[in-house]
Amino acid sequence: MSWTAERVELLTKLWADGLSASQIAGELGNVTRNAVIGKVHRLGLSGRAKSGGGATKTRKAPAPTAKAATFTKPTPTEAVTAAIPTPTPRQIQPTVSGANALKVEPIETIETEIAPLPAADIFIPVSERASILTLNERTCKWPIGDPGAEDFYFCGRQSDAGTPYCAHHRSIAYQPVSDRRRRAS
DNA sequence: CCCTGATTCGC
DNA sequence: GCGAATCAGG
Repeated sequence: MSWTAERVELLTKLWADGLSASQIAGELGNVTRNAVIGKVHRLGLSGRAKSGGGATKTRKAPAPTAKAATFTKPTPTEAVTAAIPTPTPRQIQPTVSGANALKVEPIETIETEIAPLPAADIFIPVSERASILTLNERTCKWPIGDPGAEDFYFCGRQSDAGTPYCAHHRSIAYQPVSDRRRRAS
């Protein structure tokens, strides 16, 4: 598979949309995330401003090889990207360890909470909703919207291996029934 | 373990 | 130019 104009275009769009390299790779098909990242770099549009799911933070040490600091020239694309206010809708990361992390729902309100929650969930870009079905089985499968409706989709954020939901939806799904008393004996 | 992007370098 | 291997981090 080669990088046709359409594929490059889609790559650029999804990358600007905030999708991860592996998600884009899954959407394109027949490519690995490494291929996507490599192409992204070659196109000169690396380095996004987001800090979500677990990625860009600090650059690693330069070349450990004999090749010393051959710093790259600033591409015109970078300048343009930096100038853009970046109106990306990619604010979906509630930052689980952040503000709304430890909001334990009152146990008494479980029955009334269950119904409205899935509908009133966070926004996820359309491009990501489609790709989620392509991804592997370590993504959050919390349903959002009305099953059967055309705009129905799944959460899609990362879930720890084994668990079907991300941290946010896991806390909702598994409400402890601590109210109940053990009747072991 | 899973994931993320960044970089290098043989092809 | 391409992307697997590797790195560095969450």
